[in-house]
Amino acid sequence: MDQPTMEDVAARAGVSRALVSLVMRGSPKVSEHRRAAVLRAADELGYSPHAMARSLASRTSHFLGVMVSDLHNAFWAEIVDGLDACARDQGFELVINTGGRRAGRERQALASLLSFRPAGIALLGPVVPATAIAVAGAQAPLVLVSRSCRLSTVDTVNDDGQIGSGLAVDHLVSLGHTDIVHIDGGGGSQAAPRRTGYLAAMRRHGLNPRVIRSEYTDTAGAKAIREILDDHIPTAIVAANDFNAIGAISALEEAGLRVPADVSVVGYDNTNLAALRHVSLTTVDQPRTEMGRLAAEALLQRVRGEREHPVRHLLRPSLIVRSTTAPPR
Amino acid sequence: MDQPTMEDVAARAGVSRALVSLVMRGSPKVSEHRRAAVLRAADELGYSPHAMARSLASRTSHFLGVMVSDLHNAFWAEIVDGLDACARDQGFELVINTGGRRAGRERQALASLLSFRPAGIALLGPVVPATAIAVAGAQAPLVLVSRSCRLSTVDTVNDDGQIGSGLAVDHLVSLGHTDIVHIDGGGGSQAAPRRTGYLAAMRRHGLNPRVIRSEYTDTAGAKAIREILDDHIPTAIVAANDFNAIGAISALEEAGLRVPADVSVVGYDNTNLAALRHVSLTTVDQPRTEMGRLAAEALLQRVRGEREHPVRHLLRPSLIVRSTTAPPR
DNA sequence: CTACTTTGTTGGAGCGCTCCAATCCTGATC
DNA sequence: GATCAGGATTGGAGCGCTCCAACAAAGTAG
Repeated sequence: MDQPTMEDVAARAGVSRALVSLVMRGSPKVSEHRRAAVLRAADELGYSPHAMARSLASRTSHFLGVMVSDLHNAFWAEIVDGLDACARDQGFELVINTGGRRAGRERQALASLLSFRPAGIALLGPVVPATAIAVAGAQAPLVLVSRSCRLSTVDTVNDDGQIGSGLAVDHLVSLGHTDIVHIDGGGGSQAAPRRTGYLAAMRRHGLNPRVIRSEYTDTAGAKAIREILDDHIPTAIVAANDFNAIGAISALEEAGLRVPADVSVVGYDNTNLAALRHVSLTTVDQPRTEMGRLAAEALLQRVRGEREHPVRHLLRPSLIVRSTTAPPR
Repeated sequence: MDQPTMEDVAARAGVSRALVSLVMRGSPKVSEHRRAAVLRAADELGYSPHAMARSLASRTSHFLGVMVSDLHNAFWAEIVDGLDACARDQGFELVINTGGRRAGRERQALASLLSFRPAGIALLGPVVPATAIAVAGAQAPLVLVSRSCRLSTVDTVNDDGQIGSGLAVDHLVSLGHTDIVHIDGGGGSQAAPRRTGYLAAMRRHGLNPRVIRSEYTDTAGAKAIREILDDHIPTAIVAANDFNAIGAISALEEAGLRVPADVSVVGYDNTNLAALRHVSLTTVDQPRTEMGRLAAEALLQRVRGEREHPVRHLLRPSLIVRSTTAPPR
């Protein structure tokens, strides 16, 4: 299992170790003749460069650390796609980690990521306290996705949840709805702006808002519906996210109500779930790939020393109309 | 951004660099007095050990490389959970990577993982050719999850797809079904054993098998149903996986058929999708966490040099009965 | 023919750590 | 008071690489 080193390649190619290093880094100042010899020797030996030794010696690394709060939620996968595309374009790799949405574990994951001395770090929807973020931000360029933060060393990328909820309400109003309830995400990340966006839009339209406290899960969505069922049934619902919306839909159907004939439902996030034909949920889409790309770009700008001041991206979400919304009866 | 090193900690604590190293590695032969001094100094400086330098010097690493074929599929998340739990128990971290289900990218991802010289490598549902696996397997202990391979240097962890499909058929037969069709996963990984399992079970029950060629997506599932719709409608369907099953269900409903009243449907994989109350799909569950755990264990056994011969885990899946199966009319 | 570039190549120092052999204590024993 | 054992501590070498100053070789110009 012992891998060949540069020394081995150099010996085989009959050159110095330094020359092999130049070839491996694609330096232009190596004669074609030698380059070919080195490459051949490397190939014959099955040599692959030792990333650790390289970054130790160069005191730089060519990878970005990414902590994904929850691997179970495919929402992050597209953010990672964007990060990956942008990083790859600029010669960087991604090293991923997960914290399982628990502060303690996230702390460890973050420390572990830092111990590799990545060029930069992206935290996707972290739940660790701000102090931990500040500490990490002092060690490497750091970008936060789906979480805000006012530290001057930290960049952020978020969608504008206020606008998103506003789009949902506007859509429902334009269909003729006036009795629109919001099932919210409680203390979940980004739940607050989505709630304020709903409230603002309702006010703007001169309508009476009503918020049901809930969570980002399908069971919570179902529970919220069951709570209001024997009270008063609205004609439309703006859910906290897609999971919540699906839970709400099934509770409505169990109560004998049809979606969208009796009640319209709008989700949030446009997860792959929402796109399933069986679900076909009208929902608010965040430009996730773009968000990932911007996050990587922010990191790399700092890595290159091009920017000192923090950047705060607030992206405009869009509404994806599918089959769970219709005019009220 | 320049991090303090062991030298800095040593200077501050008034000891040698070697002693700091001992403390950091938790050596028992350090006096309590010095240990406390070192720890305090490290804390005051915000010192965190440099994983790269450590593994370069020790010629060992304390992390496992994991390549996830597809981050969009939450199926892998639970495998990662199992890997993580087992690795963590034994003092190892996980470093994750993704290949986006494309052979070329997976190759790069694999090379990148190897360049970090992890203690071992786990490939989750890889699509790279066997030769690439063989090459990687020569460089580090390697385990394959959801993919078989007969290389003697490589361990594998799979669920027994034959048994899984058998469970699905048995369940349907016990409900009274005799007209059971299999929509298969085409060339997808593990599609073959699921198909043979279906065929064997049908034969065992003296029933006429019928297989519709399809894929692991919901659109493919819907398409498969539309193909057989104007021909002959079975009373039950064993789908290739959950996505396929959901596509099938929506196509059936669009055609005015009710699930499970008119047609029963069984999925495969028990993804979080299947558990959604709105879907509530009867499906075959793979013990994913356990699979991840076994994969990590296999790797660590090789790391510790406890085993030379390959191990082939074939786990027994189980049936999760939900609301998409019922007796035929 | 010498001086000066330019291009290609090399040895050596050093990145932050581990590991080993050597050294230094301290206290117990004779 | 000298000897010794044992644990605690240390300097140095070295992991595989990069980077730099130095150098050799081959032009180019004066």
